[in-house]
Amino acid sequence: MNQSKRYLDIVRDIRDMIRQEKIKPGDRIPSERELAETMQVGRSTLREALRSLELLGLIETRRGEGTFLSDYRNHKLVEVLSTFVLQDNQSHEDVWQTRQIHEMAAIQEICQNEAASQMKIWDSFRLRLEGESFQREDFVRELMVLSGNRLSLKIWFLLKQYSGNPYDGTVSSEEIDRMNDILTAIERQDADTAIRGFKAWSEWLQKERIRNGNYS
Amino acid sequence: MNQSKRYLDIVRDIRDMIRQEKIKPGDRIPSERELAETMQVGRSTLREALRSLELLGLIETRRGEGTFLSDYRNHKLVEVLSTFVLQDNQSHEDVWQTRQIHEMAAIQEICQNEAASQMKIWDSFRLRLEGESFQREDFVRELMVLSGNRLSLKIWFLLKQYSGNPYDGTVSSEEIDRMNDILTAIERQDADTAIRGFKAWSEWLQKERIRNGNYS
DNA sequence: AGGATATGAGTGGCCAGACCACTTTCAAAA
DNA sequence: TTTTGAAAGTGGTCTGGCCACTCATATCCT
Repeated sequence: MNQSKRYLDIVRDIRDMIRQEKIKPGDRIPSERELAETMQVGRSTLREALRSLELLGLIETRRGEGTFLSDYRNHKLVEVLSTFVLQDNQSHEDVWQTRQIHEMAAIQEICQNEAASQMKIWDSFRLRLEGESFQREDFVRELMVLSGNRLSLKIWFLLKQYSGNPYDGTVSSEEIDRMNDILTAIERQDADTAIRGFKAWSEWLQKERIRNGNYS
Repeated sequence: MNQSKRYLDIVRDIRDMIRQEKIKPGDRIPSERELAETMQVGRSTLREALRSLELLGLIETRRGEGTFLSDYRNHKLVEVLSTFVLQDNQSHEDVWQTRQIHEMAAIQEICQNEAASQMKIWDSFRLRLEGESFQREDFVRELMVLSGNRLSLKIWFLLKQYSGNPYDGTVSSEEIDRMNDILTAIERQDADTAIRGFKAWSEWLQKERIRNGNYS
């Protein structure tokens, strides 16, 4: 039954302990030496379990202080994904396309969300849009955030970097018009128009980058 | 300067080594003692790195044999992260939603692809569908593959496990009808209908799972 | 008395060496 | 030729130690 992989049992034990002792994110968990003794296991074995959990972002260790439970929401799923999903020669096209998938899904989600249309964020959004040196990336990131899907946001952020930061730079006056149209459509919860407008802007931007020689 | 944890450097070094030495999944990597010596670190430290990689499913260790580059299956990542993280409803919802985003994007992509509608795959697809013990997962995976986006496919595969393998089990006759409708719509390149049908099936499936007590 | 300083306990980071359990290999024995 | 078994190699684990760092406390000096 329990053949090999002691450290996996420890991972489970630690999880159970966290549940039972009601340890919350930010709280300190017992020291390595203490845990090793209560779990009847060598310190090195225990450390293997702890380091694994640390790599996943589930715990945080500070030398001289101790080990702390980190916020679950900061788990490294996406980062881990990137290390071995994006590791091999991934076609640029796939990365680009996947990023767009998340962007359009975000717009779709915002439009379907009743609450979003009621919010007063859109006016302030437009104000910042008109302001000095508004970054292209801010526009898209804002949409991703508003979709409310944090996982999608994280994936998007990584893909954005992998596809050569396609939104570098500030918006031109022409783009402001495009963005305004997109925002208007979103306000009306007209997802189709909004997505169509977004896609058009995205393609326009891509051509612009190529013309300026900004290959990724 | 380099006060970053040693074991993290090792994780990176091993990853680089795998790339440079062109080690493929299934291949054996040097023994722990050997690696420890070439990297000038203690064996226990090296093991911390290896166990972390193992928990992620990147490598696989067999006692008495050695350590092997994994073929990406059976990551404990899913198991560990889900038990730790998914106590949070929002995270759970995000995973579920993000997976659906990729699924629907795949359908959309297939419909927009001219070549796909010309292919003769649909007939054979239907044949297998009618066959004995057709797995739900096969249906969705096939769609993901046909979309041609390998990155999206990989992400989907992980998210699927992460959301409790929602497509476990074989299809019922009712589901076959639903799937046929979806395929027909795709053949006609009618993305809206196909996606609507897919979403309906997905929701039906979810209710079915809850009724049977198959919580993830 | 009050602020700076030294000290010591506690912690994680790391290492060396030692067994054990297991799989493979290959030569010796049947 | 087949079987057996010993040796080498590997991962799994434990022990004990030392280092670097943090923090609270006690101590010292002004």
